[in-house]
Amino acid sequence: MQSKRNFSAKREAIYETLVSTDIHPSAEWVYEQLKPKMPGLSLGTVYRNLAVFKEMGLARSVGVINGQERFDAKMTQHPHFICQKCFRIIDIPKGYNVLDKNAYTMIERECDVEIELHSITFYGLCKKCC
Amino acid sequence: MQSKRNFSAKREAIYETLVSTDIHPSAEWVYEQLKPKMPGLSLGTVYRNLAVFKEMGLARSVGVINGQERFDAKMTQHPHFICQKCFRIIDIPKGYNVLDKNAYTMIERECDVEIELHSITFYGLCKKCC
DNA sequence: CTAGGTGCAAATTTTTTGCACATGC
DNA sequence: GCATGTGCAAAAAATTTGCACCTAG
Repeated sequence: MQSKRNFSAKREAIYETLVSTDIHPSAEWVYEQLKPKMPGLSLGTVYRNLAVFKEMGLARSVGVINGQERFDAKMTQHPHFICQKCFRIIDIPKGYNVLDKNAYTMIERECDVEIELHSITFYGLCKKCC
Repeated sequence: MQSKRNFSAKREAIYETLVSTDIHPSAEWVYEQLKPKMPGLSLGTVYRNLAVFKEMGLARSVGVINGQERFDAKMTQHPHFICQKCFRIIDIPKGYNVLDKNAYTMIERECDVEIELHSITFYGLCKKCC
């Protein structure tokens, strides 16, 4: 069976699960969400598809938290906030993803690199943990 | 035997190795550096001590690259640049670790969090990989 | 003697992979 | 039939841990 993106049913389900949550899940979380609805799903498939999404530019890694890689399929450049107590990852509006407008050029000159993008992460306590 | 910080000889050696490099090494790299000079050193000890340093605020994690956690003992807040090809991690002068001066307050209000610090990472190609 | 640090190897945890089979075209 | 996707389990890779010992004070 085919679905919207020419994805297999499982790939589509994995993508849908990923894109429609804001918790920045791990592979295992995605697997646990889908397993009940899709009993014939294996964790390996989730890992393989997450790798495919990264490759295709449909998802990116937000970092590794407690040893597990966490993913985000909201591809707008935006900062994240990570609670140092509960390790929740919260999206920060993309308007805050802003640096001094000359920063790229100056750093490129000073450090002899070519910058393509940057990411900003905030750390602290979320409202539940304050 | 005691050394400067009341560290054991091995802890001291691990710390010195970490603090005097700018490559943001993995546990294994530290181990490989020291093993020849200190044949009776085990990788577990390196891991344990890196955890101790983080706990003590003498080191922090710079992220996980290719599955390995990378450390930094230069505790000044500064951005990093990660080359997307060779995965080198380069320090960016701390002067660039700057956001709009109201950003913390505004985000705290808007997102209902309490921010303690932030980190900025740039991605692109280093001069060797351009 | 005690507390902390360590070697060693086993255990744990996360992620990747080989292979056979399935599915859509 | 072919290319791609998948289950399953084994493998790989990174990190942690239990336990016995050792060393400094």
